[in-house]
Amino acid sequence: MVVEDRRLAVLRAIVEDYVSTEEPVGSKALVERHQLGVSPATVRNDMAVLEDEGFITQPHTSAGRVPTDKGYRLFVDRLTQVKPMSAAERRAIASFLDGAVDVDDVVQRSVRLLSQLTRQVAVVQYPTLSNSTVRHVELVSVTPTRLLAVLILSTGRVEQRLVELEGELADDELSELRGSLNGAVAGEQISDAVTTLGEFHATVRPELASAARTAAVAVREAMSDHRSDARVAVGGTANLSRFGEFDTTIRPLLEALEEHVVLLKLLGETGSDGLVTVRIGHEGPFQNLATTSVVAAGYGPGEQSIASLGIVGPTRMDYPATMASVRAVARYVSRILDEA
Amino acid sequence: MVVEDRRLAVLRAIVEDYVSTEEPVGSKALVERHQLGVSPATVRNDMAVLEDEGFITQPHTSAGRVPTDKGYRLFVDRLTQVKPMSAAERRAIASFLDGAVDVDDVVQRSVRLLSQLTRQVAVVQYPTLSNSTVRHVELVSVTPTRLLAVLILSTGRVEQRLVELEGELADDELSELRGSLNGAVAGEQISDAVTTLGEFHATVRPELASAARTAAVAVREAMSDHRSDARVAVGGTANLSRFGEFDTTIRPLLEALEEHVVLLKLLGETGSDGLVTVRIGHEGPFQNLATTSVVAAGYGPGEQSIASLGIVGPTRMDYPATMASVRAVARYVSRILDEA
DNA sequence: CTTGGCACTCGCAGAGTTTGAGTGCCAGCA
DNA sequence: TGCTGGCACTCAAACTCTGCGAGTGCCAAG
Repeated sequence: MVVEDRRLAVLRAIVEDYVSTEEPVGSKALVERHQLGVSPATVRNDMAVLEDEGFITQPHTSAGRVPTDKGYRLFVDRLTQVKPMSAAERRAIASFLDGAVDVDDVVQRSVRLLSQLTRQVAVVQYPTLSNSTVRHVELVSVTPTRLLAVLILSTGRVEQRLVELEGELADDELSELRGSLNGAVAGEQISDAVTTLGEFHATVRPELASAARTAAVAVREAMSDHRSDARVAVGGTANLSRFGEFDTTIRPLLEALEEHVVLLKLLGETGSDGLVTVRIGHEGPFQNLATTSVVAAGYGPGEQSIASLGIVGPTRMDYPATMASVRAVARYVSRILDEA
Repeated sequence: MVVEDRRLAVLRAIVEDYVSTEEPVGSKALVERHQLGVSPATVRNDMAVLEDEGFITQPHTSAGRVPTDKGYRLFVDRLTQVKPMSAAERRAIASFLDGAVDVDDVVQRSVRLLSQLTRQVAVVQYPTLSNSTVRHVELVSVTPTRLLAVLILSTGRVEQRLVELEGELADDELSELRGSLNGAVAGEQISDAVTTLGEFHATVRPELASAARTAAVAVREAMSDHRSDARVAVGGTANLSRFGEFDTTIRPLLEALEEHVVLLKLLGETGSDGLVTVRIGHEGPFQNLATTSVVAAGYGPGEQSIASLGIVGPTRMDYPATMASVRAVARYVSRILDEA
């Protein structure tokens, strides 16, 4: 048992040293830098076992050991606890985010903050509409046969959509339509509103049915489109400098960062609010990004998590610190959304 | 005179070869690959002169010559004409951009298109509001003391702003306010509307003056804010791989690409619609970006240029092709805006 | 003004060498 | 059973040395 404990201590030491020095760590250096209370030879034996079990590996003979993805996983799961942020750090986060004027601004500030705190590439998903409610739908006539449908949500987000009508619509008809439309969906959850809109055209005067149908379709599209391909903000790409090879690592990552769909998949499903998810190297959905880890957390008003934020970095990263930062920012952003 | 001409031909050949091979070019290789009709020795003499005049330089003795910024400048100004795009390329551009559903979509597609055409980092500024007109202003009650002001412009762009009122506002007062506000500014140029709004509160019933004032301020902010810190879209950062050193070149550029203010400065003043501006290396406003060039063009509906788009790349780039692509995209985007 | 010839320079690539960190294994000891 | 010191071995990285060749500048002749 004691032996087993020491072996884990060795693993932890290897991870910590490797993360800070970026170089394979050998038995001798390990004993010098940590109080393990045993000789290098013993550590070597432990290392051999750890290597057999697949937690560490040698880049080449006559080199030190490097943690494998499996090793990092064990480290993250069992050998670390997220360290609480210092009061100063909390204040920094607060002052950074408190000046935000609207949801978009919160997102943009968060990206910047996260990338500075972690010195990694930060990714923040804009809050999805799923759980918000419809505050108002505005129809504005652009040309006689064209409408602009503007959807205003409880989160303060505004979505717009151009509508091509089959026939012309008089001004009073337009306001009638606007009135019925708002009557039908205002205050509803997005998910319910989508259903309601499906039958909306049947609830208006026959003369308006055609226009109602097209308008409803446009609004529905605005709702569901933006639910699926929700936008994301990216920041701190300059931090990639401390990554490895350009072609093997940075390039695929840069490409991924521009494909928002890919990026969302990368952020992936995050658990409930406040829980930090770590995906290490090959655990992620993309082969090209095998040397990349993702640390993410959900956020949203109340207890629910309506979107994700996090960072993308090399598998060789300071997980405890990063997880702490991501969690702190996610919580703070959630709190801001609560107040709004 | 003839001598002078040949010397320029030599410079052109050097630039072309260097751009395609990425290696310093020597006299012998030059005569082999171009029909200069003279011997290497003569070319060497010409090169010596060109070097004296500062158009080319040697990385080290016993190496070929490389164009200087000054050399590229001469090349761009006098030795090249923008080659017209092939029919196929035109079609590609058209089909790529034609599916766009709104202004934002046009911008995003343009970024993607430009980065693919030029294999460089593309930057497209969102159209500024300056020359658009107000189509509609919507006021939506959020809480009794809070309004959401939604500004809809002729370009199809929508801007929003939260308004904190000093007192409560009844529903009928709200619609009255909405009516007067639209009466005052609908159809006006943004620049005029800003002025009009300054005195708007004096034109309504005294009971509404306070609310009118705050609402007007918010709408004005939405107008002028977004004129100055107009947004930009960036794409194709993965193309940076073919750049030089990470720390000396790529890093500062990545940093610049995230600072939209900096980026706008980089795009800089662009001449009238259809004219391509080239800024080479040190000619730009930033010391850190001495090895990067910017190729940009203004675009906008009609003849006016209301925003810029372009690419950022290494000074060593294929200027003729790049300029052609940038110009073509700028023109096509302008045409789309014309139609809208 | 052009050209061929010639001596010179110097970065680069490849081969050989050295260094030292790190390993695995073993025999002895608690 | 587990720890330790010792020892032989491995091998990447750093360094030195060397020859090659692309490229230059200069010069004298056409």
